[in-house]
Amino acid sequence: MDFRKLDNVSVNCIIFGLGSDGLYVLLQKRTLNMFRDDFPIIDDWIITGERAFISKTLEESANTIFKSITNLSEFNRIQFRTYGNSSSLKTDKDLLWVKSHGLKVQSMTIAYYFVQPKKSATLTTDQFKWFSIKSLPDLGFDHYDIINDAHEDVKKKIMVEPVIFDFLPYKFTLNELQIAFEAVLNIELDNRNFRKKALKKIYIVPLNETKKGNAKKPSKLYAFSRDVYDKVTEKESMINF
Amino acid sequence: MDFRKLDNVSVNCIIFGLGSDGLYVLLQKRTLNMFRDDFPIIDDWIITGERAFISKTLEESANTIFKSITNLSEFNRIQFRTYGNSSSLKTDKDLLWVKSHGLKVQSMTIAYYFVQPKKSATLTTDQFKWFSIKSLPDLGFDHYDIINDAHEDVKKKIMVEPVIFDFLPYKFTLNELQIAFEAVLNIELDNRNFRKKALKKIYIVPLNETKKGNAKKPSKLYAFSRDVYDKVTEKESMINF
DNA sequence: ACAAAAGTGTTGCTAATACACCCATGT
DNA sequence: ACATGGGTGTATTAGCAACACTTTTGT
Repeated sequence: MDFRKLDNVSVNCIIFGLGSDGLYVLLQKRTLNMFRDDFPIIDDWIITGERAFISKTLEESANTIFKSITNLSEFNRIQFRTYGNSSSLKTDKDLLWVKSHGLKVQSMTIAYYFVQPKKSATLTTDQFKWFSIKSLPDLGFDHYDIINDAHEDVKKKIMVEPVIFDFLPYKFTLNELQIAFEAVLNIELDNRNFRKKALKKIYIVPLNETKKGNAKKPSKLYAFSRDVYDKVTEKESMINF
Repeated sequence: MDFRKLDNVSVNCIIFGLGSDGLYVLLQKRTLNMFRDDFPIIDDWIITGERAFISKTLEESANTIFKSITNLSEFNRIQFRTYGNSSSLKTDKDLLWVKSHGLKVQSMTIAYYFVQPKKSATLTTDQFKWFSIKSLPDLGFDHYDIINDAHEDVKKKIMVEPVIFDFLPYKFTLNELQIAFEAVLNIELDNRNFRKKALKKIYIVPLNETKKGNAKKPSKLYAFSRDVYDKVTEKESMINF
């Protein structure tokens, strides 16, 4: 196998995680110490990226990055955009970083996002940290914009594809599903109406199981059936233009 | 300006055009004569592509390709996917082509599509030709799949963004709008219900003008107002999961 | 006057919204 | 027994689907 990398193409992964209190992004610490160890010149956060491997597909490169960070081997991966050339290196900090890492200034990045419940990822180093999408830290490069683009993309996809279920564990309650929509779309929904709607979807199948242990009334669990979903071909008919 | 090109990155443009009789794609003839001029070894069609310029953004590269073919300088450009490495060179023909053009075998392509009324493009050479999406010719590389991906993408975008209007001239009739939906989505719509729905959209503004000359009853013209559209923020509220 | 496309209304049904209380459990 | 989140029903309104005929023009 060829482990060389392309020097002008990188793959970036935005890792979204849904917690019970909202939507999170997993970021990587970026530090550069030049003169003294305790006085970093650069000290901020970035989305995780890597140069693409010559002999891997882009998807494989993205999966590799994702897996090395989260220890997960299920990939809810969506490629949403490719950013080209120039325009992303605007600050001295970013230039310094790029040069100190032997990277080319001119480069291109294929951006993916991954979607899952926040708690299913296992972080092993404190180099990575979850941040609420509502209070992002100081970010390198144009990564703030990229995260924003990814968020906008997932909002649109949710309207049209069953991405929401990737944010949830295999078994989930209807309230968890509602909260997922509310967190990702940043809206509020009426609980009664939401349930009525959800219960009509035949691909949200009720399980003979409840979720206990919240010190409350136990709640019914449901699972998403992709098979059933795929068979429900209608969908198309409605034009919202 | 730096006119060098990246040898491992290309930009591909799928050019969609809407005719009165359906959706078309503009393709480029690919021929390679090896031994005799009248017996080409390769003789098929491809979507138009080019290696990306080092000093241009990807969007500029795409625009350049588009303009050189269609003579249009309005760009309804949508980047929909990036295809990476391997997997696209499966046939001897494609390998032969790549080698005879001094290209690298390992490469990556950023794919865009452009959307407009078919008749607004002016073709100057017979190297380019429109093909109905329903009867595509023999295509090189994996371009059949790429066209398909683009078509699927535009179908989804149409549901959620006002892309349909890019297929039409500035002034259009409601029946043209209906036919546009029918052609792109490959569905049939009820004329009365469609009009009722369209007339409710305040961003479809009636003009004090009619379209004559079909030897029929003249029809009222409308225009799409992007300003008004952008101000109508609701949209979000409806979840179709 | 006729051909050809433009344009128009009503009804039944389904889905969306708005809204407030009881239920089952753990402590 | 009480606190907590889970779960339910109804009335009103809005939008979708199905359906066939009249209007305006050019020739």
